[in-house]
Amino acid sequence: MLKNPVVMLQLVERLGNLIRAEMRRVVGQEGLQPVHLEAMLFLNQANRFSNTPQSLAEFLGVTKGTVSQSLMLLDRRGLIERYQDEVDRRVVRLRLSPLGDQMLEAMQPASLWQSATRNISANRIRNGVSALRETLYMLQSYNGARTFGVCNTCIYCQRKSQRTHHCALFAERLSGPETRLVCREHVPKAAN
Amino acid sequence: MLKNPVVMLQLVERLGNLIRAEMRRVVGQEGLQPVHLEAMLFLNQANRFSNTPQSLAEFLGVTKGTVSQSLMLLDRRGLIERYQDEVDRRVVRLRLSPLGDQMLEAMQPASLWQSATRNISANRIRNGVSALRETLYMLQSYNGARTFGVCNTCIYCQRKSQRTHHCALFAERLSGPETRLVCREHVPKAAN
DNA sequence: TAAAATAGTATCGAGTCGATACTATTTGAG
DNA sequence: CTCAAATAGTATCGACTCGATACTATTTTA
Repeated sequence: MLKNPVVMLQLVERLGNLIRAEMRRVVGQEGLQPVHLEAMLFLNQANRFSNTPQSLAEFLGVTKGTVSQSLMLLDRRGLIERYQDEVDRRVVRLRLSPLGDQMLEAMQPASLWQSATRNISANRIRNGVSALRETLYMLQSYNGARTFGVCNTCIYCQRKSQRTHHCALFAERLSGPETRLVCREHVPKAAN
Repeated sequence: MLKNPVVMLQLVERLGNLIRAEMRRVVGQEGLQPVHLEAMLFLNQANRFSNTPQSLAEFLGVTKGTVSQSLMLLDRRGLIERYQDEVDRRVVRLRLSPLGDQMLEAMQPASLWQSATRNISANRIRNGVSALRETLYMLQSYNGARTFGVCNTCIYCQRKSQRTHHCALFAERLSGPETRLVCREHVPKAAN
């Protein structure tokens, strides 16, 4: 009688494949691959501790060699910018270029999703979201993968005042906008 | 305040990518790619109207040329069998070979998923499943894609007696086991 | 201070994927 | 009834992913 989790797996898999196929269609017109859009979405969301090739590789679940090539392509197309870290001169920092920003903006397929979920009760969606989120965290912690969440769900995040936060891991102050970016070192608070 | 559908999109996307990465790890040990496992899973579930290259291409969301090459690889490895259709001699029929069956059996990653969802309430999962299923059907019908569902959710399926069913589209009798396979011509009944 | 660890790049080979061109059948319009 | 159009599939090309391996350049640590 534990069939539902498996059904959920199949649904997520199928939906994921459809999204990927749709993505391929959309980005293909720009001569890109799905993974390039994934990378740009990540760079758009990554905080200043997480905008490196290594971090991206972990997020995508590929090796650093593979990510290096994809970054080369994105660089060639002028969609990202790379610059060296001032402190640790081994690490390269990444950010979207203005052109990359612009292209990402044009590619957001969220409206299709909106219409696909229009007739589903808000409550059901809310439940779906919690189930998926919990599963995601479980699955990630299970096989030692990073969770890449935002600050307000992280155990290291401390609120100092109305507008300032503090990261206990990096021992640095965080601005409000920064707390809404995803972080490589994110550790989720226990669910309740 | 319609943020939840987009959050759901992001979660499905992320989960899908993780599943894909995990899949790559597992099938990579056999020298295969994720798409090969997807294909084998499909062939394992496809009914006799749907076990063709064209049908598989539609399921995977790739062109027939692409699928043709993946099938060649699966054939080379002895994981599938191809045979010509008796009636229409243009079409090729596909099935898993005994070796393919065996490999598929060994690769099912459902147990990981089971443990990842162990602590989530059955009710929440049930709601998640319905939300995902509805979204899937919507999304598919929206962009004209096939739904690839099973008979008992299809408008063409008529129950004749306790054990026999009838497909109004193909005008053929269906055995009980057959009604649990996925079909290329599936049209979902309206949800309620 | 020298060895180990870490971040990244370069290169190779197998495979995906779309595009295009092709063959072989079946369908259909006149 | 025939010939053109449609359909199912294969072949080939080029750009790209992806893992593996080997490499360089820094930083850490013993």
